[in-house]
Amino acid sequence: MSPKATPVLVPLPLEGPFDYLLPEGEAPPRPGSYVRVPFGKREVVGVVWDEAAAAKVDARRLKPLGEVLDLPSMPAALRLAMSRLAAETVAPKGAVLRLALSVPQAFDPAPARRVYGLPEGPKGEVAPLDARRQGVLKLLAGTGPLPPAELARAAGVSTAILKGMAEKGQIKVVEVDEAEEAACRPGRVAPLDLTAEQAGAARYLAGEAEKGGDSLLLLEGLPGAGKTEVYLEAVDAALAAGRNVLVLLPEIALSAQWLERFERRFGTPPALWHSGLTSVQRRRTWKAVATGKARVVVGARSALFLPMPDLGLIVIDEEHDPSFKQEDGVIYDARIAARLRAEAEGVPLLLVSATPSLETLALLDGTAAEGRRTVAHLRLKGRFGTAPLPRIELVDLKRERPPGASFLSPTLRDALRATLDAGEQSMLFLNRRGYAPLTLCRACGFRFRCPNCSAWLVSHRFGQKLQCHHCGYVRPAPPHCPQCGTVDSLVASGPGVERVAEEIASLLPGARTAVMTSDTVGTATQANRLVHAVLEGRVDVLIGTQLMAKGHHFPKLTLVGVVDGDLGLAGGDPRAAERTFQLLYQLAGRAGREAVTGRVLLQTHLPDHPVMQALARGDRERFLAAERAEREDGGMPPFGRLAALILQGADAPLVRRMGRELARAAPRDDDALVLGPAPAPLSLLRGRYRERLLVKATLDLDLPGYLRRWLAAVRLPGSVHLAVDVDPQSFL
DNA sequence: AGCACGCCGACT
DNA sequence: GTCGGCGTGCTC
Repeated sequence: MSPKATPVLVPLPLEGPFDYLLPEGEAPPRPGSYVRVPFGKREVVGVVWDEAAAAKVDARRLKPLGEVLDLPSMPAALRLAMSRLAAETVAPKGAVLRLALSVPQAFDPAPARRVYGLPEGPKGEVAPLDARRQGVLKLLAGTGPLPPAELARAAGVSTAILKGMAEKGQIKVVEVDEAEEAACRPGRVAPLDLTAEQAGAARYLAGEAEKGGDSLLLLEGLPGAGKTEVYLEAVDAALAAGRNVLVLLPEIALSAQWLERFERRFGTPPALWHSGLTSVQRRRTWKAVATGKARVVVGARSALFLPMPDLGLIVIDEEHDPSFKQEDGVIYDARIAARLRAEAEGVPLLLVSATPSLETLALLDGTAAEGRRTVAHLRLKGRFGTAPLPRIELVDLKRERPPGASFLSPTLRDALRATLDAGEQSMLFLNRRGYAPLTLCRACGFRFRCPNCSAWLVSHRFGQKLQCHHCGYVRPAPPHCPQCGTVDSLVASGPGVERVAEEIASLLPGARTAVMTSDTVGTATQANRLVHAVLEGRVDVLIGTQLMAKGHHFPKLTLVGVVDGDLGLAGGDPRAAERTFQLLYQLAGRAGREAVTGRVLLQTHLPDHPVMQALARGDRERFLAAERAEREDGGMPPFGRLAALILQGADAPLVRRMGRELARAAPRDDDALVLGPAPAPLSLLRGRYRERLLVKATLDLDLPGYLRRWLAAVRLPGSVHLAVDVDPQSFL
């Protein structure tokens, strides 16, 4: 490399940085600088990287470095964390960088925005104003600066008048600083009223946040134990130490309720980062973060790649939530990415959950040796009010059959009726959207399947529509069987939330019901509307999917019914039991707040299953011990590591052949067992055939290194796509 | 990821 | 005879 070459990592799936020529006499930009560079036929924004490009290119062929953007450079710790994440996920570094640069608008000049505000300083000598102009000033005094069109409309004057006033200095033109609009500077507004137990935990966490250092902290406590209030004190301590804070929540848990709590504590809302932001909001927030104007960012997993300077603390709330695993593109786990970032920054990582994952518990108890960091496990035992965690009663569906085509057992029906009569609220949980998961012909046995996926079509809108939940294929339900032509022979098989809602309508005709699934609450606004309806008592029975289990607290809810507690236990997923336990445990926590003790009825065909027994006893410790023993026996995570290689392509025989070839190319290693290839559980998805290989490794093996060695030796045709999933969470 | 180059089918 | 399909390869 010539001394004038500058390495630049570009946000494309490429392994390392590319060299660019520094213009004569110019100082080399610092690593982390955002730069425009020519790349092939186009121009991209990349980041000046720390290490040199691997492949030496003839200096005469180097293209010139473009504009160095006027932005604070990307923090070194973020660059380091991204490099390590790329290594860990077997992804090209440039693909990881793309996660951090998915804000293209941030690099274009922002459109100038002007607003009108009141002039500063004494204003006595201004010529007397007429009523309309005085109205403008009065309005501005109340609202603060406004854009011209808005001000004109509100004050009932033309923009020409405003322009005239501005020229005379009666009002002032202010250039809007984009980043300032998304700034977040929390103050200590309302110290919270904490119990002694909470205050103790808060003091400890605040101490860690103040001290800094890459400690690993787990805050465990039942729903309602006040975990959020406790960790907000750690956030406050980091802020007081002059550092910034990142809080990660599952997207859906970014609820109005959480934000209200934050605002009550700090007097201002946090900066938000999630997929629902408009492009303008994204750009503003990114700039506010990059320039250090957003001191606290709360967001979904992608917030981990924000260039927040002076990070002092990372919090992951609902740590156990499966949505922290990104399943497409760069397949990464936000918990691992957060650990890498916290380590690179040298700051504490605080994990928060009512049901911490076995992986996290293993990190803390040393099963998975993680080196020298400080670890601490804090447990909050008490609930905020006086209500204990509700009793979970199992309803054995083999002995207590729901009548007719119903899905609710007599016990659950009675409980629902009694709850309604008492003027209290019930919640029915069923992790199945739509009306019925399968539609079949009674005459010939025909079943509707998706043409693009190996999956049944789910009937929706009370049987009117048939829909694939994997690819979005939709068709109307025909009046007769498409195979044998029999009319009125199609029957819905199995329950979905819509069907349960129908059953409630006939069981409790007077009850006000609402269905909460991604179909009915697609946006945060819709979700908030429904949550408020429930909070205000305008809903008697809430029926929904796991959306309901997250982030919402319904104090007047006294009955939770789990329609099918066995869902999710089926299939070969090693984490199925743990996930079922977590979900049902969290749901149980939704019932009975304030002084009312709640009741949870869990319908199951497997009342003797260890998960069900543990739930009925409320004995999480025992469940964990049994689950841990089972995983250890099988060498499963966290006692071993897994990786999935998934081949996809439109040409089924080719995909199968490549699967076999890939398996043959696997390096031999005593610490790695390669299983497969076998058709993936969803062997056809969106029109692509899928074959899967699974690597089961011991903790001694450098699994990413093994995978890299393996893949370096194989070449796949472009029509077959390979996805590498290290530590897979989903086994579809 | 784009965007080109490069060889085989249905069209003005 | 061309226009255009997407398979393979490259980007400092």
